[in-house]
Amino acid sequence: MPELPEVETTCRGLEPHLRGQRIHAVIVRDARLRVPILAELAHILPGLEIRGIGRRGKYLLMDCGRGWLILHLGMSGSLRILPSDALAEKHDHFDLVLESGFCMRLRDPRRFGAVIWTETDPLRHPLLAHLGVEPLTNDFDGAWLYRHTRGKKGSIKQTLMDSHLLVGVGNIYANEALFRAAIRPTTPAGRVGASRCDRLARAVKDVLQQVIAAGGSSLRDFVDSNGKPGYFQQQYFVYGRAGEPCRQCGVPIRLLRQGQRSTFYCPDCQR
DNA sequence: CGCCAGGCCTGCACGC
DNA sequence: TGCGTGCAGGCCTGGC
Repeated sequence: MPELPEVETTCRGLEPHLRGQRIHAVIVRDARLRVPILAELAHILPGLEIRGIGRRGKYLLMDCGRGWLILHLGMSGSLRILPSDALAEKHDHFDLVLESGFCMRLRDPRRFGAVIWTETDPLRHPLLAHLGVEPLTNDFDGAWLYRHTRGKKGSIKQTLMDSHLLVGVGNIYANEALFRAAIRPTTPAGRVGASRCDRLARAVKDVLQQVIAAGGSSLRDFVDSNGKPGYFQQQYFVYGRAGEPCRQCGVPIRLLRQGQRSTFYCPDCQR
């Protein structure tokens, strides 16, 4: 997916179209997502007013008054605002038709996403209840990272990507943050010292904030809520650059696998 | 054809 | 025995 910046960008883009809008209808074209879409949504949602939209980790939360819609974009999901009569294309699985004449449309080719309805506190939903700290808040800093990694033998990269510890950092930004902090991704988390934790926490915040400020991303097929492509010209330091020269020192970037995900790093800059 | 891709849940094996 | 931890597998489609 979309990592945190893409979800945040989507959230900000959707907000003005959704807040205060009443739901007119629901169209489910294919309910088979990671969590099957509840057919009853077509009866539950119409008539409800969307009071607001927020984000927790990579989950979007839509306050509908008598309940909440929780959306997740999986690996390949996107949400767009379109005229409600716009022709649906392949992989357009779900529409929230609004009284404004527009609709919010979910497209998700790989169907790893989710549309979930809950009538209780969404933060207590089993999928969200155990999520870790938000990296862009003051709760997360070097001291926090240091405290929460003591004794951990797993690699610092996989630890960064553990959403039960820290939300929102996926494969791309884990690689990029570790480069910026000059830390080797394979280092056991518990052996990253206090000052390196400071650098790393700072790098995580900087990377995420920069991408949000750039208005999206980086992912080739990411589109924001208006259907505009993300900022994919953005340059990565290491992600996807195996064999290419490090932008800092010129040494070829290396590729290895950690937990079945690709890790890219500079053997010279990251120790 | 095989392999790779942004996520993340589940179940299993292991060590304390 | 129980818990936390770490890993592999699985869910899907599309692009190279």
